[in-house]
Amino acid sequence: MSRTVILKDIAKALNISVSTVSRALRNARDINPKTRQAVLDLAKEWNYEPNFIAQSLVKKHTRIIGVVVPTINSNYFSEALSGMTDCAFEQDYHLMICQSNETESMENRSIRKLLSCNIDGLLISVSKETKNAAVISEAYRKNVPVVMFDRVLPGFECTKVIVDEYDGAFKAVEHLIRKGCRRIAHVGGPPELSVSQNRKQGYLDALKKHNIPVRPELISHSKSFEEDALVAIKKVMKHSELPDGIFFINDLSAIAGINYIRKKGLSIPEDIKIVGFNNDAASALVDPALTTVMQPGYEVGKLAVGVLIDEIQKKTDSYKLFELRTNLVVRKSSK
Amino acid sequence: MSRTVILKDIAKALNISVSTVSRALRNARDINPKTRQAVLDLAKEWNYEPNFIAQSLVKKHTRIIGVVVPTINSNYFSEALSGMTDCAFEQDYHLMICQSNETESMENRSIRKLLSCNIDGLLISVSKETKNAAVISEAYRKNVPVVMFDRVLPGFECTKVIVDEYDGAFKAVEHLIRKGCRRIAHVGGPPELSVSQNRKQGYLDALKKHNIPVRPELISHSKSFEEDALVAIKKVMKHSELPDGIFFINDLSAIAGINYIRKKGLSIPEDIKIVGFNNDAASALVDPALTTVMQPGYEVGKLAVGVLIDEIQKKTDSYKLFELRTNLVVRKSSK
DNA sequence: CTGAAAGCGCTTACAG
DNA sequence: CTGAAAGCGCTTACAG
Repeated sequence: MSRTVILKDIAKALNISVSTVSRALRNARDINPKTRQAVLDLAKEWNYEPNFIAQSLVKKHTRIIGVVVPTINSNYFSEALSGMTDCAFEQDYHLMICQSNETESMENRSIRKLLSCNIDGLLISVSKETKNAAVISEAYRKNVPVVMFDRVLPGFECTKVIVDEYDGAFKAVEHLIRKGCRRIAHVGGPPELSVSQNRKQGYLDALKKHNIPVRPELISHSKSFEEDALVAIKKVMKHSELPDGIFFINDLSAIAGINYIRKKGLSIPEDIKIVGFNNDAASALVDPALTTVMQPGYEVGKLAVGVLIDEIQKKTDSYKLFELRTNLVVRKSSK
Repeated sequence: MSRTVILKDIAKALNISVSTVSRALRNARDINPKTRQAVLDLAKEWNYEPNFIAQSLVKKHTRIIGVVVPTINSNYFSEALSGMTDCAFEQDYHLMICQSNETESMENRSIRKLLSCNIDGLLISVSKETKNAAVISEAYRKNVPVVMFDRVLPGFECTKVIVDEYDGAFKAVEHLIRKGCRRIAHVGGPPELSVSQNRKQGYLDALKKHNIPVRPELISHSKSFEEDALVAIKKVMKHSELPDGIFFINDLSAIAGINYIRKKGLSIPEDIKIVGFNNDAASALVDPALTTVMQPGYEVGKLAVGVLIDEIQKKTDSYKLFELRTNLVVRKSSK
């Protein structure tokens, strides 16, 4: 067979009806075992694959999950996407991925386009701009379940999958305290992002728990992560009494920090201990290797797809909040 | 109308036939302007959206492009995917993305699954294991155009979009030569990959052009990139006469190399100059900042989708080879 | 300019 | 256990 094999081809070859072939392919009972075997054999030999479009039309679902992320090309999101892809594949679902490039208008256009493709469910991590869920609710009106992950909208009622970054930051700072640090600085991210807020709060609460006073001069924020990380680093390093530990918003900033600190003639971890966040590939390779908080991006993606599929298949009806734990990866920079 | 509106609803309401409604919605001529207007008005009022699945079944195309990459979660591929997504979105196509996780069997399963979704075209970057294109050819047999990008199969005839890595490597090594290096080592990747071969050839030819003898003891290959990069690095560093420059297969290996070299008490770039490949985010942040070859991943993705769509729409019939240029980013590690 | 009919490839009651 | 028939929502020759 050079042309795509269809049910009719198998039926004709075996001299039976299309309905019987269809049943043989998926229905164990109500079919003569011999007929069934013959169909299965030929289907295999001819590499038969059911036409998914035709099936979708009849069954009124597509097994397609729409995904909207702020950006594909980031360590975290590409990891989450990777988990989603693997999980969807296993369960015979397909992903249609769009990126909002951090704008609300692209996000909305993406959702609408996905909806017109008859997706069975929507997975979304909102853009920096997104304040309300007007367009997202269109999904609900069409009976398409929605699951939010990572960047969620507090006001919107749906199942959410997030990482407990607060706890990750808390553990990171507590680790520095256990290592003897008492003047711990924090180089944060853009203050308006919930990511930055959560991690900073973890930092603050860890200090509090151990009765270490918060020193505002040891806290600084970068305006857009890496790009101006160095400015933020210098700010916490300019005081006569230097910090003995620094908790960074992410690994890339921490790596920039390591270099700056060494250039000043200080050594890590002896003079200053460092912890980052993300567990980027580079963190294990820099010198000294960077202690960091590992976010389970892959698991977030996997779980998000999993719970979405449950909702699609109506295995669950109430909205839930899933909060995944981070893992502290201790390396030389804090030993 | 609370239920999804279909053609029949509009036809019934207007007391005309479904065929007429269908024509009115998309065919300007061959239809009474008044009828047309009435249909358009009601369609708008009722928020009619054509059922994409039904359309696909009839028209025998889906506007879906299948993509198979070795892995989503890599700097290069996620960048390419990002370019693909943006380009597809603009042209009203959708992407279905699968990852082979570097195994041929997953790659094949992915292709088959994608094919059974009636994709209009296939975009693929093959896994490390893939030696022949048996399953990929199934796409051709189903009249689904195939475009390969980045990791291509030399024997398979189709349009290919690649980065001129040979040239990138050549420029990188020539840069080292211009900086005065004469004993230039190469730490390569898995030797069976075309990526590794191309970059190595660029290295060899640059030496040749400048009449520098090739020293086999200065060339080593890692079996799987980062994981055993250190082994490969040690191999070229174990000779009494050390190299004065090293060209690495990628940035992560180069960063590992930098650390190893410094630990041995040598300084970069004074004793040994280093060049990597990829322009990963970390390359600008390590110390010394890493000279590296920037690959236009985003452009590769964009172009690949663009030429695939051209083939789908039969705007082109012959197979072409697109080769994008790299850019050498000179930083401190080679100054 | 319009409608009846056939068909895209599949599934699923319904008879037999 | 099997087949004929209807139908999913749409498009497109074909008549008229």
